[in-house]
Amino acid sequence: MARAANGRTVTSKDVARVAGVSQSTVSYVMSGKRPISEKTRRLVQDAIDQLTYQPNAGARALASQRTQVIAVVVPFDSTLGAAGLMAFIEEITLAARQHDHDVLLVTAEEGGDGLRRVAGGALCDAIVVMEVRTADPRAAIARDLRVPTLFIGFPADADGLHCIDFDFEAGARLLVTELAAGRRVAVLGWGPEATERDLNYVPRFRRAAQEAAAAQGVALDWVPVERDRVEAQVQDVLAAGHRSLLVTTELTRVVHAVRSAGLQPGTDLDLVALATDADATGFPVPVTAVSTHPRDVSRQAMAWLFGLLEGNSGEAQVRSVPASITRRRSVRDPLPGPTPPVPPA
Amino acid sequence: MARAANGRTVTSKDVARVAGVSQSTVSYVMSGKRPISEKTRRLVQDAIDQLTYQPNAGARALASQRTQVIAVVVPFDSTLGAAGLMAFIEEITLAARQHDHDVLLVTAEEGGDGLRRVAGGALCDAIVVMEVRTADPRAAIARDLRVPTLFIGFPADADGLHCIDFDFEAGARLLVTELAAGRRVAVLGWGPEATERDLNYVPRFRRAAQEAAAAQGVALDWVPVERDRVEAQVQDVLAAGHRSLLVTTELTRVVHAVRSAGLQPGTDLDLVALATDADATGFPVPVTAVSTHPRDVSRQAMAWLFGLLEGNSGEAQVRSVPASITRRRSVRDPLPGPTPPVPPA
DNA sequence: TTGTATGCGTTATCAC
DNA sequence: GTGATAACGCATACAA
Repeated sequence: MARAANGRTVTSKDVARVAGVSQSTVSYVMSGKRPISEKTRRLVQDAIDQLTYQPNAGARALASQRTQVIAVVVPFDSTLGAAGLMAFIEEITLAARQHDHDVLLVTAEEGGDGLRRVAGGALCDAIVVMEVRTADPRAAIARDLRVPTLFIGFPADADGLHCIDFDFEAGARLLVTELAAGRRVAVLGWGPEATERDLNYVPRFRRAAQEAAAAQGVALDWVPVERDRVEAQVQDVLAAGHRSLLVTTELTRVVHAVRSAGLQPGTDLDLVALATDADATGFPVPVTAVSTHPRDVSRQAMAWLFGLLEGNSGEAQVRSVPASITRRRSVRDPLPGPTPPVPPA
Repeated sequence: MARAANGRTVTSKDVARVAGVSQSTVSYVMSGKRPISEKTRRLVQDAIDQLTYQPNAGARALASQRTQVIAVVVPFDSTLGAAGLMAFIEEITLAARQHDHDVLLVTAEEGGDGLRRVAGGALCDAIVVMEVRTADPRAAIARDLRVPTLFIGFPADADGLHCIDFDFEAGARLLVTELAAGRRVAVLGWGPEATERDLNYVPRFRRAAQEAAAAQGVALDWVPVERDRVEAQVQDVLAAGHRSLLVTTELTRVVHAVRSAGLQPGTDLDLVALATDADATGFPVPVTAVSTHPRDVSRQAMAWLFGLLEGNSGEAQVRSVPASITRRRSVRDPLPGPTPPVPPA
């Protein structure tokens, strides 16, 4: 519709009048859903340009049952941190625009009702849910929504749902392997907040890390990091003689604490992390890390989602995004050879 | 509309049928735009509940010319950083929901076309533009959009626009005053990226800082921080004998660098910053800082915006959100007295 | 206090 | 290849 210079709204009817064709022809020119002679196509297109016509989204949605909108459920208080969240959101938005869709924000705070609201009100054509919990009430709700819903993360009962996530298990194996040259490993892992939140990737990572350590015959201590006690916790770990640290959260504070203790990663001890590249490289000594690749996860999620919207409905399923490790300078004796492939379970 | 158990869409007509009233009555019950007898109100409400009816957003928008959507233009690559951005977005989303609106994300990358797209297509009732530039082409475009547009930041030509921002001038004065006990001040200020981006608050802050320093008879050196050279730049500044540092960006790296040089803020030198509370308190020695209060700015922006939408159209104008300083432990001899009020220009 | 009827701006089915 | 025309689901002016 847009607005004409005179302030009135421009509709496809106006375009039709100017172009000297019927309104339906205008619609078909825009959608390309039926053959149009080159002559009328030009006529219509010129009228559109001249009037700067833009179709009315509401009317279009009403008539076509398509909103061209993807709703994204955002956990603003995510333990992921703002940077990770933004990476997800940006990538999702980009992908959406590439498919001529827009993104509607829904706060995770709204819970399952939020899903019902945007789906039931026909505000969107699909939903992306971030930071899924193990026992996530939204799983059941999503099952009988009128729109396809994609979960980033794996709920315990993923049956009939579309779920995708980073391969935390493989990430854990890579990190443990990188450290475990016969030394015992201390994991500065997600703490109470993450556990209380029932984040599904925490146990996934933890179990895989423990299994990998066991398989290599080294001990693994899991220290649940508390945001406000990092300094003390790191001191304890170091005092206990640990010199192989695996950090999954609060990397900045941990590195600070290590340096406060007069130790240097890569020189006095080994430190690896699960962190974004930006976080891992933000220190004087860049940290060897497995990135959770939020952008890759988002991209794949959106590719999948648009596949679903185009009818390649595909069975509900669960997908993983591969892990890889980037060696930097925070480990004293990196294992020989190039960055290893993902180790099998 | 939602969906009935049978999978069909539920409309207000269905509700009307079940309640034994006319469709318009259903509409009026929902909107409250005309008196309804308690009896039929109950009838209708029961039918709504029973059918879990939800109005169709597209139809509603089409009929009412109201989308109940606020578009937010997000600069994903903001120098503000992810945390700041998220704070803005969250607060905007919360405010929107409180007014029964939703938030549509638009990437700043789309530029002025993005504004035209969402306004012209009737995808939203209003637009919020973040991170406005001094010479911002979106200013001119916003002037003849069919929806009210609120700028967070001040373009050079704010005429006829609604603009709001943190009071960077007052912030600068507070920070300089806090440091300027006769010592010269080094400002580790926004660097090339911010300058190239033509961010309007950079010159605002800088000019005010310089004037405040001049007024107090102290010298002020402005060092444009380059993300990858922070360490060296800080060393230079310290080598030059500076012991009063004012940081506007990259606080984490600067503090790292200072500590690497063997100095401790609050003990060996004074350090104040323009930073969010979260950033300022993330160090062993919490930093005396002026917060840009992204949440306050957002809240006020949204309050203003909804005022506009409700017809309190108000003249176009420019508004500032007051600055205040929080004293922590990074300054050796804090000025006596409580946190001072905003100094006049 | 309630019902009837029209319009919002598209899409898509018929008919030509 | 093109033009009428009937939905789409709701809001609201007009009647009663």
